[in-house]
Parts: sequence; C-alpha cells; structure tokens
Amino acid sequence: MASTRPLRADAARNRKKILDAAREQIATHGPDVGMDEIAAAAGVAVGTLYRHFPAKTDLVEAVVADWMDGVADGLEAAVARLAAGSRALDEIAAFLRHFLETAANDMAVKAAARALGADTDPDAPLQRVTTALNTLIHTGQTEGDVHPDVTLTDFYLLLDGAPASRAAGATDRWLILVLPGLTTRGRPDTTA
Amino acid sequence: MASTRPLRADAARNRKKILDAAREQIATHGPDVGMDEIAAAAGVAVGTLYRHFPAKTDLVEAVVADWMDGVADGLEAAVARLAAGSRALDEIAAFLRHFLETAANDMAVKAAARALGADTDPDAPLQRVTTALNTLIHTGQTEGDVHPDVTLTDFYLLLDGAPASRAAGATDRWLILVLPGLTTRGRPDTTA
DNA sequence: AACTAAGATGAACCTGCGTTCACCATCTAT
DNA sequence: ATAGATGGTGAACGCAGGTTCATCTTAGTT
Repeated sequence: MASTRPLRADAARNRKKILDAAREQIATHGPDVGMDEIAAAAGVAVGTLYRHFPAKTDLVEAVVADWMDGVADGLEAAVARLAAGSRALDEIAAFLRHFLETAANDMAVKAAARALGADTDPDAPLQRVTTALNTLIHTGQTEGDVHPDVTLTDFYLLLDGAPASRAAGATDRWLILVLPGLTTRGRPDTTA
Repeated sequence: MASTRPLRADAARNRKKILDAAREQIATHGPDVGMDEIAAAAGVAVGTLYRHFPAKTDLVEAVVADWMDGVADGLEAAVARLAAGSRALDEIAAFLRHFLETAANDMAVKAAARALGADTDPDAPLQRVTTALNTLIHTGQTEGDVHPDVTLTDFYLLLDGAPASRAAGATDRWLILVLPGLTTRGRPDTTA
C-alpha cells in the first residue's frame, strides 16, 4: 500500500485534520462549503488542502471513503455478533437505526459526492459493506425472519434517499414503515 | 388575483415557454443549469427571464409550484374516482406509482429548490395536496385497508427522498417494499 | 398610421470559488 | 549542526454563472 515514501509526521497529522474538518463542514454547511472554509476549520491554509488532494473532488471522495469505512466497521461488528447468538433481523434493524441517526448529517457528504460527479461508493469499502450486509440478509432469511426475495439492492433502494428529515421521531417512524416490507412478519399490530 | 394589469399577449406566451424550458432543463441537466441555457432552450434572451422572475430562486419556485399543481390535479382526480366506487388503497398505490415515475425526473427540481434555500412547497398547491391525500388516507382507513395510525406525515417521510434511481423496475420494487408498512395486510406472499 | 408603454435583447459587470505558484518553514537523515 | 528535500503558506488568477441596464422591438391604443 505505502509504495511511496511514508508521510512526514506533521503531514500525516494535517491530513487527518483536513479529513475531519471536511467531513464536519460538509455535514454542517452542506456540499457547497468553500475550500477556504474547510481549510480554516482544519487550521491550515488552502494550499495544504491541494497538496493532499489534487482537487475538491478528491477530497470529497476521500471523506466518503472514510465514512463508508465506518459503516463497514459497524456492519462487520454486527456480523461478528451473529456468532454470539444474536438474531440477524435484530442486527439489521439496529444497523438501519444507527445508519439513519448518524448518517442523517453525513448524508450531505454523499450528496456532495454526487453533485461533483465523483465516483460515489469508493470500491474497497463498498465491497466490505456489500459482503457484510449480504451475510446479515442471508442469515436473516435462513432464520425465517427476512423475506426470501429480499436482496442487497432493496436495501440500497430504500437507503438511497432515506433520511432528509432529521426530526426527532422520524428515524423510528421510518423503521416502522419500512421494516414490514423486508420481513416475513406483517406490521406489528399497534392498532389502538 | 390579477390585481395588476393583464400581461401582454407575447409576454404571457414567453412566460409559459420559460417555465416549460426551465422544468425540462433542470430535470435533464440537474439543478445547476445556467440561466443562459434555460433562456436558450426557451428561445429567449437572459434578460427576459429576469423580467418575469427577479432571481433564479423565483424561477425555480415557480417551476416547483407548477409541478405541485400537477400533482394536486392527479390527487383530486383520484378523490373524485372514490365516488365512482374506486377503492382508496388502489388509488393510493396508483398515485404513488405515478408520482414516482413522472416525478423521477422532476425530483431534480425539488432538489434544486432546496439547494437554493427556496421555500419548498409553495403554499397554495401544498394545501390542495394535503387535503386530497388526507381524504384518500382516511377513506382507506375506513375501508380497513390502510393502517389506522398512518398519517400524512408518513407519506411525506417516505416520498421525501424516494426515487433517486430511475432504473426500470425500481419503482415497482419500491412499492412492494413500502406498501406493507402502510396497509393492514402484510407482505403479499410471493414466497417462491 | 402614429404613438407609447410594455417587453425583449445581450454584452458587460460582479461576485464567489476552485485552483495555482513562488516563496517560506519544518522535518529528518547524515 | 547542517543540508536539502518535503510540506505549508496565502495572495493572486481565471473562470463560470447570476445579474444589470442602456438600447431596440413590438403589441395594443387613438
């Protein structure tokens, strides 16, 4: 991986500061934050951004990759928990909830990526997500909880434009509305 | 309404051409089409756009309002069909499908509106949509098809970021996944 | 047909923002 | 400690896109 000379100490430190600042700024102020503002938030000069990332596109892509890595981590942890006897459907629901809550802000990042025509979905992290999610789905189907014809694509279809509203109860409500379509059980009968 | 002097004949004609061109251009080339391109598509000069709409924001708002008017028309037609004995749930499903298919492109317009911080949801059309949708929901609940605790908000929550993918089967699949959460019946048992 | 006010034109202007580059600072290896 | 390369700086540049305005055209009127 590190085929090129290792980074100088402070350079590595700055790289991290930039990525963090970029994620935060984009999440907060939308995809249109200026490079200047990101630089300011990171405590560096604009030029430094461009030393690490040739163009804004590349910076955003890196942020997205970073974020998806986090998602992948969460999913793989969930898969690990299966071995400990956890039920797949529960893990799926928990993942969806977590994804919606944390990503409610970070979603702006993905939007930013699209807006720039950057390759959404950097390859490596996407691969990990795909694998882990597939495991959860298949396990859930074996356990009889997840509807047999549900596929990975369905999740992407649903998650794609899910949480524009960051309202409090929105996440929970969304889960209640969407889960029945994924599972074998019908709607939990909350009839008053 | 027309408290001001009526528009000159060609002015009215141009206004319509501009709105049409704007809708089409934004839907096709995304929210970032230049005013120049819209003007060109409409067969007018840039200045003309600004005679009709003080700023780009206003133009986009007008397009959105136009579009929502169309949605409202469709919904009110559906409500009318109820009197003819049509089942509310069927009308709801049909509406959702139609909305997703036609709006798949026009969704870009709404996105554009948001991007500009324009008041999404112009008041008048939104009011019509709200009323009609509520009628459909309540009727569906009376008929026992729609889950009792479903509200208007649920629809907005689901539709908000629904159809980013304009893939062929996406719409149908999305309906299959989402309808169970809205109805009393569970998932149609397509088990292989 | 002539008049006038409403409308249309489009080159020019202005602002914001991504990007560059000539110069300075700092790290690391000898 | 010193060399020299790697990293950092930020004012300046260029472009893209929204907006303006002095000027010309045209619809409606007398």
